[in-house]
Amino acid sequence: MSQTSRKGVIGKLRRNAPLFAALGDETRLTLLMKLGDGALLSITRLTEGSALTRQAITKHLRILEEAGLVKGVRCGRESLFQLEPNSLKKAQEALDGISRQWDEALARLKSFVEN
Amino acid sequence: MSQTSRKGVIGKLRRNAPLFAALGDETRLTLLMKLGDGALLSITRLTEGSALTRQAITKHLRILEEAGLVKGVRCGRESLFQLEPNSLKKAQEALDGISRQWDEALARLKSFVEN
DNA sequence: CTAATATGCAACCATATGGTTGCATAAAAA
DNA sequence: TTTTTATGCAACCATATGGTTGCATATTAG
Repeated sequence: MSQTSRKGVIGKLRRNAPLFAALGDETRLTLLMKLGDGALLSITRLTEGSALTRQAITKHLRILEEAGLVKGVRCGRESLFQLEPNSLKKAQEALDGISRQWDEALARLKSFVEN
Repeated sequence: MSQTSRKGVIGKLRRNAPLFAALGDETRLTLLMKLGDGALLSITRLTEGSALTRQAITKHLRILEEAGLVKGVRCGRESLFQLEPNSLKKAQEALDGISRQWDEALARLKSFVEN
């Protein structure tokens, strides 16, 4: 077995499917962009400039929240959203895992050809 | 402006939406798993062990191919698929970009609070 | 108190997505 | 040359997804 335990790595990747799914939409990536500088923004603020309805944006925010990418807190009459700093790291680690496994496989293949 | 150019980073992230979408499905992640050791596998081989139909698997393979995660070549009567090594790196870079931007923002916020 | 603002909730709609079955065809095996 | 085997293609189906509108409700502002 390679350095990086295969089943562990892949299991991790599999469990992150919903997270990747949440990232797989331009509107949601745009929302992450708006929150990217650490801002704490209300739904109406996040809707501004978008061609979509407030409710559409709200739905996307819920999805991002489910995926753990964002956190919303009710504050008076408005609910404010901000980035959840550790969520992306998880996705990164998952990708990093399979990427490394991949590289190892290619390295083994190369050394096999050379010998 | 921070070290990492914001618009560049985010634009990059946005353009990778289809890639993330392709990763956002357990079946497809399982296929990547099966190909993870660098193997070159036919559609029927990739279908083995799955509860799904060959055609369903084929569709997923097309999606992975569209996203650039996998490459298929026709070989005789069978078409063989293998991982496309550089595609994941792109996704990683995109995630890495926004993650860094994020960390920088938090760092600025922290230093602002401390002063 | 009354008006304006910011949301939440629910119904509804069109299209995308994930999956199936059936049939046609190309290549390898007998 | 028959017969498998491995695919491709197309139609079809159910459900998920992304989006809308309308209305109710809770806060904040005048």
